[in-house]
Amino acid sequence: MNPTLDIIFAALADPTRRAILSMLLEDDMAVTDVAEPFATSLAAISKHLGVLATAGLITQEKRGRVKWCKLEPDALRDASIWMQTFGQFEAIHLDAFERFLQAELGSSQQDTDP
Amino acid sequence: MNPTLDIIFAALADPTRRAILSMLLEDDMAVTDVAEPFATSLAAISKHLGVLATAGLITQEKRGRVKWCKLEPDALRDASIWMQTFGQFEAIHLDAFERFLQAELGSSQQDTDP
DNA sequence: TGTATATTCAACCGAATGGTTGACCATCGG
DNA sequence: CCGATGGTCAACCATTCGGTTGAATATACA
Repeated sequence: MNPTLDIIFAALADPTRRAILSMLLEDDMAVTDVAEPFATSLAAISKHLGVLATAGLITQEKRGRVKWCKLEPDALRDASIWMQTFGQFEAIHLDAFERFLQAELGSSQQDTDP
Repeated sequence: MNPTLDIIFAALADPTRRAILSMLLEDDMAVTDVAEPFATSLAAISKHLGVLATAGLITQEKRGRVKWCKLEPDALRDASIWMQTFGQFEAIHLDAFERFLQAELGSSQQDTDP
């Protein structure tokens, strides 16, 4: 399924979660290792990872008793394209932009603004 | 680390606020006109506009009794740059989007009043 | 002047968020 | 088998969020 822009942006709004994404940029990591540099509890980091996974920004795969976390940058594509509308161009008609999203991102349902 | 990223992403996480930004892409608008297409109260929209202004995504200028809202796309630059570190998909999609725009602007003008 | 319009403020409400703690599975290495 | 390790779950707490309503303020206009 395709997470909505709501969920992606909300996931990115937390500095701990952005820090986690930065860490995962280096390499895949186990949950405990992700939590290690933070002052918060392991359970809190586990929740953060759940939020990131729900947003599609990471995937988690359990091997043995270790759950590996992997960055999934493709989930940022929707949000990034949405932002580019406002950063680079003057006046984009919304319906035209939505048609672009449909064409560019395929038939997956988007969080299209009314 | 960067407090404005928190605020910008949190501001973008709400669909009503993103819809407002889309509306402001067309033209500057008064608060009442921004609120008109929404089912929510004027006070709620006023709050949303406050959030967007705090995030730097819009500016508000009062002329007479009307407060005009203006899109400030520069505020998205930090967030956009941050997101660019997570993938190389930007250039591809921007390129596709620019080609799309050329096609769009070449055609007759659209009126996209929602 | 008086009244309508534009916008915010203040108080409140319910739901969500980020955090904690302790109990609870699951799995690894003796 | 055991105990240690990896990770989640459940309950709770404080704060924030998006929304409402009604009052308040400021400006325009007849």
